[in-house]
Amino acid sequence: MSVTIKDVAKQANVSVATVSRILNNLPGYSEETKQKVVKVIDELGYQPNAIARGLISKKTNTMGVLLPKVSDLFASEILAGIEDVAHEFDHSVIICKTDKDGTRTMKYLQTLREKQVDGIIIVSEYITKEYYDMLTRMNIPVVLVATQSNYDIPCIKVDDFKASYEAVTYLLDKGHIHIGMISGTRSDKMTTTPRVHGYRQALIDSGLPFTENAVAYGDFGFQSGIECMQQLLSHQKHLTAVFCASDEMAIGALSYLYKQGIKVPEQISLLGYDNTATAQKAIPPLTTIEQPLYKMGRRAFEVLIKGERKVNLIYPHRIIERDTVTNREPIALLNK
Amino acid sequence: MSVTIKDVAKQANVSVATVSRILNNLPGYSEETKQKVVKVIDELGYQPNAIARGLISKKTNTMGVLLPKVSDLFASEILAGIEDVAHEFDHSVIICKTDKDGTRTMKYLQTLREKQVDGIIIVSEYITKEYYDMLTRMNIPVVLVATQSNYDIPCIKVDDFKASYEAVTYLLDKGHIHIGMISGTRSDKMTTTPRVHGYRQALIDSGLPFTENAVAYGDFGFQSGIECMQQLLSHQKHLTAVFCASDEMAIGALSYLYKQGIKVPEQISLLGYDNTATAQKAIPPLTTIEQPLYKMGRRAFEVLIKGERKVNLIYPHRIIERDTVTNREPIALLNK
DNA sequence: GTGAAAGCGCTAACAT
DNA sequence: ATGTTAGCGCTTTCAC
Repeated sequence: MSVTIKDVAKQANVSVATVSRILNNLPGYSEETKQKVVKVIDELGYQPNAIARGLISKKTNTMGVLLPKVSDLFASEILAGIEDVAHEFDHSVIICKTDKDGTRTMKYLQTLREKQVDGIIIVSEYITKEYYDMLTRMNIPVVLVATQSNYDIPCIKVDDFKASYEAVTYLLDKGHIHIGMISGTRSDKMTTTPRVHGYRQALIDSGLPFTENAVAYGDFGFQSGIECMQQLLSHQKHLTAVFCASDEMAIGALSYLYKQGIKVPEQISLLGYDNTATAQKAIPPLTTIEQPLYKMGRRAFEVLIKGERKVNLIYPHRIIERDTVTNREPIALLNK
Repeated sequence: MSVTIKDVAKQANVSVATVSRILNNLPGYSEETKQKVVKVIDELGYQPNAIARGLISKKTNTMGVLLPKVSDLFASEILAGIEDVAHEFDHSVIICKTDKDGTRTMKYLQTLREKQVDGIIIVSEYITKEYYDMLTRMNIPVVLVATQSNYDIPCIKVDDFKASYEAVTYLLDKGHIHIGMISGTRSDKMTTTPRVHGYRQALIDSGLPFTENAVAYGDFGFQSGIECMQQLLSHQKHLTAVFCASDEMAIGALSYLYKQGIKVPEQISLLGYDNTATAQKAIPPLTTIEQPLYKMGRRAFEVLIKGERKVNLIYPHRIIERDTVTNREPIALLNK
């Protein structure tokens, strides 16, 4: 049997109320009794039971985090941010890996509710009506990171349209005119759509045509990067640059190109998205659009703990220039 | 105010005991009342309070996981395994990122105790006397993954000495005789020492000399891989192969070599350790020693939930052949 | 300055 | 088959 507040009280010859006061730094005891009690606590190795506390206070000091994968630099970078602030605020974080499985998500939401978490952070996941209904019924603060929703839920993200527009413009400025795109999941209206639109708009604003065939739809993962690159190459012979909607896909594309003996960036320039740790470790190091993932994770936790209910935070992206994008010589234009 | 078991009882005209029985699938009620109660539960959207339950049952259905980093393929692969079984067993997992900060670790242990977790999994962390004392005082089941301890704590790992011995033997079999090693943290007796010993023994058993200068000590990370490779090259001009104690360091070495214009594997063969996701994505794909990280994570959780207190599980490693190791032509031997 | 006692939401005897 | 009641370990009035 574990030692409880009662044991401490008995041993110190005071009431549990007094011990509780001392534990919580409330007024109402002499310095003398405090010394006595603290001594007993130490001797007995007493530690308060957070469960009992939580039952009364209706606060558990724990937040739940829903994410698609944990073994993925994208989500885990956000998670790192969340965890750090949580620690600063003396909170714990429960992780729920949804594996893009809707059933699992609902189950997790329920568990989180039962465990009375103080808030929920949802990372890069689409909010269905089912989720939203559940969320409102639960009446627990929620915040979205790296995604957003048509429903009224606070979110923290980058301006995908703008980032994508600038990414393509960057390629355009380098002289590229045949630019392909490896995009995310086709059905993902929250993330994929704005990025494809940004790509298209940048092309159009430069007087260049938008071709359906120049965009391949993957799933943000490495393998799909390989497949999309292959697909793109089979349709689009003139491609000199490809904008990828995730670093993982860019790395996949890089691998495919390497295997085909196509030089990056000499023959094809590659531009990633996210700036996860993998980007700088690639060979050659990947030029990419940075999303401040760690900071976004931190901020998400803060939204929850500060009780902000109506925020829609746009975080700044920026281009990290490394070695996978090069100038397209003017000569190429003429050759065409 | 949230709806409680009392509300359900009142609404359904039964006692809380009956509701509780139905909730927990205990015998003692008619099918009729069950229907009635279930209906009310549904109408009211009632969900049991796990905190209250935990207070009585002394079980929280949550496990704590201590790991050095979350944004690291090594730990997160183990975490993925843990999380999956946890979900299967209807448990939650609280993550505690220690950041190689001893203070933080002690704090986390305390929090986990207060939150009454049912068990603790410690991933690749050295157990100090301070931790061990805390752990015994807490009286919570613990299991170690990818590390071990002189203290009596269950653990799950690979045989580092043997894996390392075989890794080097593999290189030897390929004809290499000047083999360097990029090792982990020098002070890490649990992981680094056996690997270095395995390396040395393999050399000695082949009648080759062991040179202190042929092993560089990093910290398992990418950057240290770069530095160690550079260091090795400055001392050891004849090196034709390097065994790295982690994939991350191998990737770092690969990057450095690439930047120096040294071809892998034509000029230098590289062998990694872990087989994290990064290995197959490298250019060229990295040959490495696999540790079944995901499975080890799964098993760790099972040890806890099955209450196994005295296990010392050695998981099988194996060589994953990819493209960074090549034969050293016999001619090289002659040249020497 | 300190203690007694009522509950937080639930489970588990013990009654009936 | 169902209800009553005593806690689980703690916080928090309300007395004194």
